[in-house]
Amino acid sequence: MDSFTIGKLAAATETKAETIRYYERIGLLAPPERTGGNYRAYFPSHLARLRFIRRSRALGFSLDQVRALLRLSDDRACSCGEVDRIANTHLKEVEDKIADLKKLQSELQDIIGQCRRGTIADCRIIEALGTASLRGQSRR
Amino acid sequence: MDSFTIGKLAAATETKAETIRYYERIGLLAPPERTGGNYRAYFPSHLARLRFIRRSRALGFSLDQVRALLRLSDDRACSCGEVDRIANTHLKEVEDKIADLKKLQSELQDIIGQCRRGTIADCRIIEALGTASLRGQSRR
DNA sequence: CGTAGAGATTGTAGTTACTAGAGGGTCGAG
DNA sequence: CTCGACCCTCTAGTAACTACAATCTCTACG
Repeated sequence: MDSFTIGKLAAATETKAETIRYYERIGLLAPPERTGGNYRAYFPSHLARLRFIRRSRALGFSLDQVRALLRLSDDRACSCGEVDRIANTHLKEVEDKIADLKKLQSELQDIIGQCRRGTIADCRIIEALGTASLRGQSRR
Repeated sequence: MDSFTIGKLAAATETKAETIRYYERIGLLAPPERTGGNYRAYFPSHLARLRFIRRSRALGFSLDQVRALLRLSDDRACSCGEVDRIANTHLKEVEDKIADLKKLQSELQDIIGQCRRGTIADCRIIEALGTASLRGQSRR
C-alpha cells in the first residue's frame, strides 16, 4: 500500500494532474490500478516514468519523440544508436531554431533602431512591416 | 475592375488561400466585395494589408500583436510609442527564447556526448533523461 | 454521526495559427 | 457544351496541454 494519488504524483513531478491524465489518455503513461473509490493508485515505477517524460519534455523533445525514447528505454538489450539519432535530430532542430531566432533578433533590432518616436505617419517600424520584402525562411 | 481573386492574392503574398480566408474569419482582414459569382474581389489595399500581416508574422509577432500593430498603423496621427513597445516586447521574447534554447543545446550536447554506443542498458542518454533533475525553466 | 472542504472522477471545449478535406458552384478555353 | 482549374462554405484535424462543469470520495472536526 505504498501507492499515492494523482495529486502526490503531480506535486512530485511539478506536473498538473490534468496533464498526467492527458498522458494516460494518449497512451504515454500506462493506466494505473484503481483504489476502492476509483482513485488512480500510482507506484514508484509510475513516478520514474513520468519523470522521464517530463525531463524529456523540458529538453524540448516532442511527445512523439518521447514516445520513441520510452519504447527504446524499455528494450534494454537493443543498441542505443536510435536513441542517439533521436537526440541528435532534436539537437539539430534546436540549433536551427536558434539560428532562425538570431536572424529575427537582428531584423527586429534594425527596425526598432530606426524609430524616431514621432507619429505613426512616419514610424519606421510600421513602414518596415509594410515593405514587400518577404524573405521569410520557414518561421514559426 | 482591377480586382483580383483570392488565388492571385495568395500567390502574390506566398500565402495559402485558406489562410487568407482564415484571416478574414478572425477579423484581421476586412471582408472584400464579391463578384457576381460570389468570388472575393481584392484590391491593392488588401494586398498591402496582407503583406503587412505576413511580414509581421514572419518576424514572429503573434496574431494578437499583429492585430494591435494594424490598429495602430491605421491611426496615422497617434504617437508610435506603443508600436515601439510592442516591438520591444517581442524582441525581448525572442531574446529570452534564444537564451532558453542555448541552455537546451548545451544540455543536449552534454548528454549526447556521453553516449558510448553500447546497448540501451548502459545508455547515458536514457540514464540522463531518467534523472530526477527537473531544473526546468518555463520552456517553449 | 454529520458535514465541510480538499481533492478525486469523467467528459467536453478552449487555446494558437493554421491546414486539409468534403461537397458543391463558377469561369474560361476549346 | 463540357472540362479542368479555380472558387465557395463548413467542419474537423494538428500539438500539448489547460480549464471547466458536474459529480464523487476521503478525512478531519465538532
